[in-house]
Amino acid sequence: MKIGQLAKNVDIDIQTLRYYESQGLLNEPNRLENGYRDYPIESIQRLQFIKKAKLVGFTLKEIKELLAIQVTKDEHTCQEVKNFTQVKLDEINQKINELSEIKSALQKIHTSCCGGNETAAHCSILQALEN
Amino acid sequence: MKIGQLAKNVDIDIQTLRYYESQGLLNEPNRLENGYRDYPIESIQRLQFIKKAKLVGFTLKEIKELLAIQVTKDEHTCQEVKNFTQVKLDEINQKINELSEIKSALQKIHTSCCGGNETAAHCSILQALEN
DNA sequence: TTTGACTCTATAGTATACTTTAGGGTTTAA
DNA sequence: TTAAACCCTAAAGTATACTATAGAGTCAAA
Repeated sequence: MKIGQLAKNVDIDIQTLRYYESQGLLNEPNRLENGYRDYPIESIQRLQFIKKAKLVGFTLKEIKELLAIQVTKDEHTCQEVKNFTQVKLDEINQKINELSEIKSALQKIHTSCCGGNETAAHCSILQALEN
Repeated sequence: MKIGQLAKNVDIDIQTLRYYESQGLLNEPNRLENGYRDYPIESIQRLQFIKKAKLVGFTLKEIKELLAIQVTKDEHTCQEVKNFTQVKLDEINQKINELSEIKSALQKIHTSCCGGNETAAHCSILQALEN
């Protein structure tokens, strides 16, 4: 798959794909005879993961680490991987908790603060977070 | 409360606090006679919210919008607030879904891939996301 | 065969969110 | 009273993550 096709598939700019390659998030793909990049189909899944991880606040560096998780005899032991995934799981649980708090505050505003037609009550997210 | 004390309380750099003020995330506080900033206690809550929202991938601009939610006769109608909170709720639900996916992939790696002592199975996050 | 759409590299520019520096005044404890 | 610790503004610098530009080659259809 050429770069323009991949870009369309995952809705990411062509330059951004080349940038991700330069940053090591995307393996260097094979090249066609003319020098054009030729991506395997798996690139789509990889980029969709990158998009998801970015959305929830992971940096490219962190995403690179997540993508690098592997248990191989030579590179990473099970214990190393277990330690790393535990740290990341803790981070993710924290993120989910923060999101849940913000969510319930927004929900409170959405349902109760704007109950009537003419409610002029001040209703801020900080107030909604209280109690 | 002076800026240094506030900075310690919320574990945010002094310069960052002044930067947030310049960006409109923090109201300009009263000044002491000597010109020093004098923050009300509520600033702590506000900054803790900013930290949480940042952690889960909201930009400062978005956080500013969340903090600006208010139902007042003159500025925002209930309908406007309802529309805005709905959009943000959708975004947050999406973020929670993405996080849940990443979480279960990590959990799968954490529990099953590293089951034995000598498992040399390749176990990547992308593989864990499949099926 | 030429023109429009595609690709390439290399490099410069931009937006966001800080972070540091420069140069100064203020407070407080020894 | 002086030195460390604090505060001020203004402006420059940095890291991250793109985004655009320049200048070139490739390909497919009219």
